[in-house]
Amino acid sequence: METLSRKQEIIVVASRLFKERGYNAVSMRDIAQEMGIKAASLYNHISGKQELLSTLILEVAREFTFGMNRVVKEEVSSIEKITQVIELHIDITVNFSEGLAALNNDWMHLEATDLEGFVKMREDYEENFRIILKQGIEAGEIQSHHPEVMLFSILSTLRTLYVWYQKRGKLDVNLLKKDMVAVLLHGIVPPK
Amino acid sequence: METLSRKQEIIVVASRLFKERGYNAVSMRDIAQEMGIKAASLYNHISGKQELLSTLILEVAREFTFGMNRVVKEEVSSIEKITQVIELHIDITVNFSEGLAALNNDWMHLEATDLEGFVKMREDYEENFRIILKQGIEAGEIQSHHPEVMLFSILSTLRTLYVWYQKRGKLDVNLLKKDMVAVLLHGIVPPK
DNA sequence: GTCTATAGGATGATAGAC
DNA sequence: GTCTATCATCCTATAGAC
Repeated sequence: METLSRKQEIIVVASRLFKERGYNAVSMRDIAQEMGIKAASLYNHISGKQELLSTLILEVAREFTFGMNRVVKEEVSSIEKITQVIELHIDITVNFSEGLAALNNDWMHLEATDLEGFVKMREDYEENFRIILKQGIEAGEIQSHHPEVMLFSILSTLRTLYVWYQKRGKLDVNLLKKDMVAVLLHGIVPPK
Repeated sequence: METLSRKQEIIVVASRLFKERGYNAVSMRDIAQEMGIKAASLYNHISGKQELLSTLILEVAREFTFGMNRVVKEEVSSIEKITQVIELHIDITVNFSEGLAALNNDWMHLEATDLEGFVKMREDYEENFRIILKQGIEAGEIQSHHPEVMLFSILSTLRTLYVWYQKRGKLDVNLLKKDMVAVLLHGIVPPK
C-alpha cells in the first residue's frame, strides 16, 4: 500500500511534466529530480517510462469509453445525448486534466499493443458520436449539414478544453457546461 | 539557388516527420535517411535541428498575424470579420498543413528568442479575435455569452482542422468554408 | 526505498577527406 | 555536397550496496 501511494506520486509528477513538455522531452532524471530522488529509484515503483504513459492514457481513454457507452444506452433525444456527451467531456477535463494532455499529444508514443487498443477505443468513440448525430439529423433535431463537419467541430473543441480550462482560473463547472452546450448547439449568432 | 532548393527539401521532409511523431521523436538521422543521405550532410544546408523547427513555425505564425491584421482593418460587420477569420484558417490549413502541426504541438520546443516572439504573436492574435467578438456582442450581432467560451470554442476547432483535413480526402475548399462558417456561427440545431 | 556505478545505445553536431 | 569517423552528452534501464 505504501508502494502504491509512491507509484501514484510518480504518475502525478510525470503527468504534469508530460503536459508541459511532451513525453519525449521529459527524461526519467527530470521526473526523479522533481521528486527529490535519483532516476534509478523510480524503477523500484514502476517498470519503465512506457508504463507511465500507458497508465495515464488508458485510464482516461476508459473513462471516455465507459461514459459514451452509458450515453448511447439512454432513451432520450439526440440533442439530449449530445448534451450529455459535452458534459462527459467537461467532467473528465476537470477530473483528469493532466492525463488528457498525454492522451491528446503523446498517444502515438504508446508501445504497439497499447497503441492498438487505444486507437480502437478512439475510433469506437467517434463512431458512436457520429451515429448520435446522424440519428438527430434523421429525426429533424439537428441541421442536415455534413455530419463530419459537426462531429469534428464539436470534438475538437471538447478535446482541447483541458488546455484552456487550467489557463483561466478554475471556473464553475455547471456554468461552463451550460455555456458550452449553448455555444456548441446553437452557435454564437442570436436567432432572428 | 541550388542549396536553397535542397534546404527546402529538407524542411519538407522534416515537417512531415515532425507531424507524424513530434519534434523530439525525430532525429537528424531519421530526416537524413528519409532523404537518402547521411545526417552529417544535412549540416551543409542548415545550421541545426532548431532552425528547422523555427523556420516551420514562424512562417505559419506570420501568415496568421498578417491575415488577422488585414481582417481587423476591414470596415465590415463583426460577423463578416469572423467569417473572414474562419476562411483565413482554412486557407492556411490547406497551404501550410505540415507547418501547422509543428506550430500546434511543438512550439514549446522553440529556443528562447523564437519562443518569445511566437508567444507574443499568438497572444496578439487571440486578443484581436477577442476584440472582434466583443464588438459583435455590443452591436447585438453576437449572443452575449461569455466571450471566452466562444473564442475558445471557435479557435480550438480552427486550430485542429489540419488534423482532420488530411484524414478525409481533400475536400472542396469553398464547400468546407461554407459548412464551417455555418456550424461555427449557427451551431447544429435548426432555428425554431 | 534509495543510493552509486555503469552498461549499452541514441543523439546533435563537428572535422576533415573526397 | 556527401561521406566516414568521432566527440561529448544524454538516455533508459540494471546490478548490487546500504
